[in-house]
Amino acid sequence: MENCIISTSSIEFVIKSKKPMKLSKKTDYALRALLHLSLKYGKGSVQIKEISSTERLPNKFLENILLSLRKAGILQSRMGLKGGYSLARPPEKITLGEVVRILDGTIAPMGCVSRAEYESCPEEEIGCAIKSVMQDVRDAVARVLDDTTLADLARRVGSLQKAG
Amino acid sequence: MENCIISTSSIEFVIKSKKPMKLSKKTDYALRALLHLSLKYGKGSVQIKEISSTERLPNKFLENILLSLRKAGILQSRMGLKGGYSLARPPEKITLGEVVRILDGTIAPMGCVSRAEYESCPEEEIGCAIKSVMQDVRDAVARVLDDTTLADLARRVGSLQKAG
DNA sequence: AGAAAGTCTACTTGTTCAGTAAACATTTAC
DNA sequence: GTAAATGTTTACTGAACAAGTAGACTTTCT
Repeated sequence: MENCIISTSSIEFVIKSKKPMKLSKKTDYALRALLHLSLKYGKGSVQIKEISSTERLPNKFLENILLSLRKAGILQSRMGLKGGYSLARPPEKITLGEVVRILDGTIAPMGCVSRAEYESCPEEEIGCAIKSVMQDVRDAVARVLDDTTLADLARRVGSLQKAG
Repeated sequence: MENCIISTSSIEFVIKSKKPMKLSKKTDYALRALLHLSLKYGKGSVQIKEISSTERLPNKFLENILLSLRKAGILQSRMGLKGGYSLARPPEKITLGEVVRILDGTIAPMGCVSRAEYESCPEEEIGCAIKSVMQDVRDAVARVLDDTTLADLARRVGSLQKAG
């Protein structure tokens, strides 16, 4: 149960350290839902039920996921009758890296390699050598995920539909 | 509990599908032990106890790990008095990618993206778009890990020692 | 007021990770 | 040949986590 403190500009957060990189069902579902919302961006809010039924995602689980995304500022919601969710920003401004980090905690393959997490690095050479390779891995993954936006993803869906 | 069938040349294996990419303690310890053995390559076999005590790794756990590596053909062992483990190949011929795949099962961030595992890809566009991005991630990771050998790692240890 | 939507807290169930224990098999030194 | 040292195998455990469910609560539109 390690925690860590990260500081961004002048604010400090304490976040719970989670498992290293792995694309969970959670993130998978999140991306599907976000893609759904991307295709309807600018056309008002969409209800959870609509998303879960057309994308075939477990409704209650999706509720949790969308809630996390809203708290993180990626979605906005309206309660009550005719409520629902919508993207808080245009799809070009939301990267997959951001989504993964919100739901899976970090992108790094080892705790001590993460940009976001603090972890004391033991001062021995073997560990540091391994760590430096894992840093290379982390950077490679981050480069892909941080360069891909929801809009890019939506474009890929479009071209697949044409091809099919 | 998904299983999968892979075929290599003419033999078929059924292997248990494991979790997607993540550098486990197992792999971490494995790399430390292999690095230890790399530094002694060509000088006979090394006992588990020596490795676990000098690298501070849990002895029994390390036994499991070395056993897996031996079965996979990375290590060779000699039983009995004065027995022990040694690399089955020179350090330049062992990549980190190989080690990770042996111990963590696969490198891919999603099952259906893995080269080694078969997983039915649902024929819907959203899933395929996500999949194609994850393929990019997998390739980026594989490029780093498959290009780094134990010898490279040993070299990094050496330069760190000089610097320190 | 009441129905329809999101919000919150808590729980369950199964799996994996990390590590341990103990019995068993093999080889070598003597 | 036997004992000691070593590797091999199976089984087990506790903690953490993932995935998903349940139910009460709050807000908003009509």
